[in-house]
Amino acid sequence: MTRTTQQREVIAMVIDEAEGPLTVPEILSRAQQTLPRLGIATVYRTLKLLTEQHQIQAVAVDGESHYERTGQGHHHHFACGQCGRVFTLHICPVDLPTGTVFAGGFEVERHEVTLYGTCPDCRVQRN
Amino acid sequence: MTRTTQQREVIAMVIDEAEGPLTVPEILSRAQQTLPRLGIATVYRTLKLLTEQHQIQAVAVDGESHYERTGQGHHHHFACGQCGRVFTLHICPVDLPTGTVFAGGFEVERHEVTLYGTCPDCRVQRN
DNA sequence: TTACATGCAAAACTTTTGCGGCGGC
DNA sequence: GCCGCCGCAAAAGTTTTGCATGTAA
Repeated sequence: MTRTTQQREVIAMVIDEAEGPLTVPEILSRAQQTLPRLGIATVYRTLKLLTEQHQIQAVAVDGESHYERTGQGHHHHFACGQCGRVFTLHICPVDLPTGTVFAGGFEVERHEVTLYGTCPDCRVQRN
Repeated sequence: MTRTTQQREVIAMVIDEAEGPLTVPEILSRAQQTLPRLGIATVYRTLKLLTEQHQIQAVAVDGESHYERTGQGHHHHFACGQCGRVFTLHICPVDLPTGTVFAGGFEVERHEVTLYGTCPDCRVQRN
């Protein structure tokens, strides 16, 4: 059976408390602030486990996998070109119910929208 | 100066003739049907060159980089969950002009939409 | 106490770089 | 003929796996 360990609790907490989906290096360094000896292999193993349990899911932003917790409802992402951070946005600019069939016979199950631009923090600094 | 070589012509042609953006292994194997001794290092070097020249661009689908030619106008992508292929769709379900500012101060420069579902070929086979 | 999980290190895989030789111009 | 480009192989970077030890239950 799977056990509750400090490492798994800390990694899950880091993802839970993030402002958006995190990359593997981000998860590692944030978790190491609590558990300095945490190894990257444990991070990969835990991400795989949590993904299989549907506690988290991977999303691709700018070609890199980021991890976020599931059950946040329908949402999308905003990637800041200045600081590189990715934020979760609870808005949806698309109206595409599951089952929509496009011209040519493409049947849509789900959609992902990623917005690219400048985040509030970086906009302030620019002015 | 940069030269016109068989390798570069074949790689550019493969990307040009594709039904959608291709991964590195896809580009390599399609190009090798014309140039069997083509090496993967040449593919990476050519992709980098063509990207710098803005002849092609990278897009992330399902966490992997795919390459497509530029100048196709505003478009999005459809990834088939059955066969794994990615198609280019010349439709846009989003209305987000550059400069739109979202609640919280997120300033949008561009957006990417990826639809996931079943492509026409795979739908036919399912029935 | 007994497995499962961890940390470390090695392996597997992906992408980049160095180098001698080929080929576009 | 010159010099940029190629293929190959080695290096660098990323993700996975093996193994001895630690630790949750």
